[in-house]
Amino acid sequence: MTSAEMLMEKGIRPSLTRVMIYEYLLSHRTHPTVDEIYKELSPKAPTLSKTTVYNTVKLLSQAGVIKMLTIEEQQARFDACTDHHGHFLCNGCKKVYDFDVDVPCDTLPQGFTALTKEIFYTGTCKKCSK
Amino acid sequence: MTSAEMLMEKGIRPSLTRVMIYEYLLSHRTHPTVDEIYKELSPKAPTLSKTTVYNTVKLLSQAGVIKMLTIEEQQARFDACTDHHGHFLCNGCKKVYDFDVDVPCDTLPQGFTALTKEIFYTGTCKKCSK
DNA sequence: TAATAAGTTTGTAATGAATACATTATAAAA
DNA sequence: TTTTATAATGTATTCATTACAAACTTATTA
Repeated sequence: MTSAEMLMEKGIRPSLTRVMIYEYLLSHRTHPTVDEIYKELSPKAPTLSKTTVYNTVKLLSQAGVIKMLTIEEQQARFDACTDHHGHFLCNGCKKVYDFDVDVPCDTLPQGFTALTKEIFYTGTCKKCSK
Repeated sequence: MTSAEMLMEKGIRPSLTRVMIYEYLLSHRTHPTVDEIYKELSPKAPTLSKTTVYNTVKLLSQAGVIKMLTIEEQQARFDACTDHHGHFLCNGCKKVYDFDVDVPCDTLPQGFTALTKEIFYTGTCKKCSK
């Protein structure tokens, strides 16, 4: 399935801009910020506005096509992989790594229903601990 | 042990301001923001500055006396309970609840060492789902 | 005690992520 | 075409956070 079709499935009209941003996130699993997305795509799309990037990632997040990450930072990051996995922020190089986690058994109190689940670690990655 | 002694144990000089902020967090498990802490304590301490609140929560967080939470929001929240437990943000009432979790087995790749671990859920709480 | 140093607190100004909003552009429908 | 809806853009604003310097307090030394 093309990325345009994936957007349509979620009721999002696959405009050029939206597909471009979505495909960037699909092909760059670096958990980029809005600013990084904007800077990377600007050369290809000189008229792109940062506001458009904000609008688009908000739209895609709300549709569940991408995932928003908030890890001990002021800047949100985005991830096209919506599977359940953990994120590890290295305090040294500031990179965000993915890692698998045993999803903890749901021990939410009666009557609580979870929509999103996030597992965030911070620490030191392999490279930086040398 | 008094809260002042707890601060001293961590090498923090227990000034009036610091003890006041720490005790506020100990007695109010509502995960308040800097702004909320400031507004609550201002009447008692009219000369208190918001900068001081920022400085103090940073100091206490770095010493591990309190914990900083970042859940899908731009504003950081603070918690005097540093035990391992999960946080649940209700999309309805915007309150943050604590809940117990089975700490997931550490499946971090070789060479990675975790300093902090966070488990954040969002969804609907009991009251709001009625 | 006074003088000095070290640590705390404060307020203002600056930074920068995110949003509001109005305008322009593009696409779909009549 | 004309009209209508949807997308994209840019500017201005909001607001959490930080930088920084000045004022204040506490501890130390002479």
